[in-house]
Amino acid sequence: MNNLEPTLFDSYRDLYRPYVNAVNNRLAKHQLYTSQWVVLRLISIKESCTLAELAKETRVEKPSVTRIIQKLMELGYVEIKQGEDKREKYVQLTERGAEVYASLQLELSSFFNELTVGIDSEDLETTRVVLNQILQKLLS
Amino acid sequence: MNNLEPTLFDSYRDLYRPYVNAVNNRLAKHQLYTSQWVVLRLISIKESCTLAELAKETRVEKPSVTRIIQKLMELGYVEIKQGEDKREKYVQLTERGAEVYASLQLELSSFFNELTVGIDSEDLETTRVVLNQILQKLLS
DNA sequence: AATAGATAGTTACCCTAACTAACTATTTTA
DNA sequence: TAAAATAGTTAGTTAGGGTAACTATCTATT
Repeated sequence: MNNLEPTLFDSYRDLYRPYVNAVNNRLAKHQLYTSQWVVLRLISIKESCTLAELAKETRVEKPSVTRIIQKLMELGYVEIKQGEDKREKYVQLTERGAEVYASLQLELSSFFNELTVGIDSEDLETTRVVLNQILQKLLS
Repeated sequence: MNNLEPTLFDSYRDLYRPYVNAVNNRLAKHQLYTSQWVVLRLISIKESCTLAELAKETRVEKPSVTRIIQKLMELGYVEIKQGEDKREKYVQLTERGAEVYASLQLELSSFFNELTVGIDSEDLETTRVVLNQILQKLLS
């Protein structure tokens, strides 16, 4: 057999599907998927922002953002306000959206804690930093 | 604004698309995608194995493996031998497949080195271990 | 002030990467 | 030997994302 030991990047990729599926299971009670969750989270953090900003920050193309926002509006979790610049649409959470966000935020935090229980917190921080460094390199 | 700092899991997910796209770009010259690459790599490591083994080790359902193997056969990178148990099919690399694998393996290694240049190698190892620990927790 | 170019968002259509359900062909087991 | 299990396939579905081409509006240049 060749060169067996999995590298950092093998481990990285191995984790992806199980991780996303586990998160999706938890989001399902509010009819959400991770892609929508990421956007909902960003809207909550920024309080109000345009679709173009969402596209830029999530690094997802505008048509994908449009679709996600349409879904979040259908679910009643976000609402849209016309910008002063009439091309722009500002998105913000509805009351219901804020509730759902808060509830899922709690649940996911506790899930993430479970997943990392017993792991040295310095090591977790190192991991976070390393993943960010790789992302920065990739984007540069 | 709320609770801004991205967590380990935010960083983990942020990296995924840019990473997969970058890898896919490099695989494209041999008409491959990461999902197929993962399977090609496993076949190379195991030298010969059944579709069921591939499904189990990649944690992908059998129909997905069937499709990937069909594609790899079309490309002439793998071939199939009937098992003694007539239900089984053993997959192995063709000569061409072995060449392509070796060439891409080199190129990807060097790409991964670029992505991690300047990062402490202990920190890289810590990251690898932490990602594995999280995966194990997720699967348990 | 008019027009050419840039920007915000949408629509239509495409692709990868997976999934489940239901099937056939074999092999194992009770 | 009949029932259950296993290997693989086919058909159909979904999430998640992309590109091309469009409309509407705004900005900048002549």
